[in-house]
Amino acid sequence: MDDLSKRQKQILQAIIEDYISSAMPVGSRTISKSFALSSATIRNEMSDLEDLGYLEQPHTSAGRIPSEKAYRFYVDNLMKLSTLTAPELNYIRSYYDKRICQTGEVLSDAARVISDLTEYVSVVTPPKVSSVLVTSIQLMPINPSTAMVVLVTDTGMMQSTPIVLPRNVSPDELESMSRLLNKMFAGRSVTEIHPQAQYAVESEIADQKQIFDTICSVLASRLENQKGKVLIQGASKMLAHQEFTDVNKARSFLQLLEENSRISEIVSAESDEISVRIGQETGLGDVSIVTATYSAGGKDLGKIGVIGPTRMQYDKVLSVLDQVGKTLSEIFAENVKTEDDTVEEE
Amino acid sequence: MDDLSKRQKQILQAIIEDYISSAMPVGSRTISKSFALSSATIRNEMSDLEDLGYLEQPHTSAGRIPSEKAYRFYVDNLMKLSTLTAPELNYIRSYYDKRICQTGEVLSDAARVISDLTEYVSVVTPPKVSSVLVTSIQLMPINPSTAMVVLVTDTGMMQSTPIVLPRNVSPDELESMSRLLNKMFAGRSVTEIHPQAQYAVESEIADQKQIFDTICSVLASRLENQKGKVLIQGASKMLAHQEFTDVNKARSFLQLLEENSRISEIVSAESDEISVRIGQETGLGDVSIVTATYSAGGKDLGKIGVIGPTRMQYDKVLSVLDQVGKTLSEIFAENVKTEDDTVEEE
DNA sequence: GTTAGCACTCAACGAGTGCGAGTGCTAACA
DNA sequence: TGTTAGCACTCGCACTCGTTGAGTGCTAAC
Repeated sequence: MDDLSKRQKQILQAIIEDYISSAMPVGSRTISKSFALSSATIRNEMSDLEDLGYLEQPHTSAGRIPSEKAYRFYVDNLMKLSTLTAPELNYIRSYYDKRICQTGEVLSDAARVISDLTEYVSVVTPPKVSSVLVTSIQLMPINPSTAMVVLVTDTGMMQSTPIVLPRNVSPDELESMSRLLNKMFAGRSVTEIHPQAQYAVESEIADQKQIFDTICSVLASRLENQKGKVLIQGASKMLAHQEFTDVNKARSFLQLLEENSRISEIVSAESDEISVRIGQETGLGDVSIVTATYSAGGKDLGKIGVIGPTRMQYDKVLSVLDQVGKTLSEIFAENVKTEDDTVEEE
Repeated sequence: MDDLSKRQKQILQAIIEDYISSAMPVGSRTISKSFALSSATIRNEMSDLEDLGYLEQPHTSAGRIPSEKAYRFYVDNLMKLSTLTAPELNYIRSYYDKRICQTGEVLSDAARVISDLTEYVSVVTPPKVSSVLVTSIQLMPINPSTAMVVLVTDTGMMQSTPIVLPRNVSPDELESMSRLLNKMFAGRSVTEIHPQAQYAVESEIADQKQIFDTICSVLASRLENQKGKVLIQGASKMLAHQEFTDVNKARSFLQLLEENSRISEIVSAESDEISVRIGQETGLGDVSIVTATYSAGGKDLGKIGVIGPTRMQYDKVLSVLDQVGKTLSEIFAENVKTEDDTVEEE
């Protein structure tokens, strides 16, 4: 079914690339100029490609536009990865060089960079909880009945949460509980912190059990909450593309973007290092989603991605995501190794 | 200039309210139905109102639409505050009852509530730094050369930042520095933390001065960063309104919303408890901005607001903001008094 | 297999038209 | 003096209809 002749492939590629840049149905004459063939010949080929499901005609006397199948074929077989220009690379590096320390800021910078370079909507998920290890847990007295729990992880990610304790607790007692918590969780996955955990606390000080439970359940729910978080940038860019001239389409797309947890789920769903989902494959209708992974110490941390029209500059997007992903990975790798964070004035 | 007759006021009010709900230029016949007057009489009055600058005509044979001056007059003199319905009040209370502990979540909930109830874009600024007092500053060792600084404030707001120390520092030393930091800053405004501070540290341990400087400058830059932050919800809602059917208008508006720091500035600019800025007054062109203040312990903390078309349901928006503002104030007041944060499962 | 030629299709554009909501003005009325 | 009825006028909007042009499919010839 998929044994296209070499010429068919070339023609298909030419059509797709023309359509991606022009957003107009492409006709046989346009293509014939790049080939030493007449428009009639191209027409015949196009007709065949249409029969095979690679092309579609909006109406009889318009040119052809690529189908989702065509994009799929293009991404898998035809496309060459574009290399980023020097200014683009510099742009990416420039924010890397800042060495901002907070996970949140690194990621929101990444989101901005991606959307700036690609002109599409960017999506960045924070490091996923399941792959993160506890470095330490600290309890800090705030007042007799309230403490702050600070959870530090090996990725430099932090959670700090105030917790109301079931009874007044002295700083010393907190201190000893801190130690206990660290003994229990340091070096382990944060997912091991869950509310119903029947830790071997009883043996130590039975009275503290309830406090432990409170702390764990609060931490767990905080981490749970964290899951649906996602950074989105460049929504306005979307409206610049042809396919969103219809206000209603634009609106429903924006609405979708506001459902952060759904986006997060969809983006995180893919486990491949780098993935392209086109049209129906996304479960979102007429958009494409390209995602890449950033990682540290061999563990995948989170996803960066782009949402755009199916008529997307896949080559460009892929290389931007690849580059930004690598950069992020470097940053996090450094964190993991040395916690070597510095802050520069802006 | 502004001595409108009672009847003129009534007519103006009727026109404004009709236009707010219909978005269509309103004609004399429509209005005459609500008054025991003929359309011709209304026309005469309308003509006068137009001369006075309260009404505008898109073109000769269309009805009239209110000018910005008219909205101003409406808000200042004609409008009655609408009372929220029971379900609306419950909706606001329901999220209050959750008693979520983190400042960030309380605020983003507020933003969501406002935009849900008003159908406009909501804006919430976090408690402004200048009015916040340091409760405590804690240094936590992470590894020999890195520490985590946790800043707790009286509003329950927290900042935690990793800091790379200029040299290795033992936990004990950190501990003593913690104490010193608290001695210096506890109970004072966070704005007193600034990088060039020549604190009376020399006397204590000259060697630690550099570390202090590092910590202060990092904290200061974090807080500085915080300034431009702002939570925005419901951008997609905007596209539902008539005035944004033009994609380009919609896009430039969305672009504006993405410039968080600018929005933050504009929203924070107003010092009044509650304020309505209409059209040109906003400096943003054809939109209106309504803001209210939330506060605790007599101090204004931050702003909540709504951005919408000048044709906005001012009465509804004002009462929603008023209510949400009060609710937020209660939540923060509680924080200030007792740090009484509880976390419930969702 | 390729190409020239030709009839055909159909969206897009623009001019022309009728409609209707709404106005301003005038003259008459209370 | 304020109100009203009547009427001519304006002008956006929706609709129709012919024209245009890009593009197709098909056929016959090379």
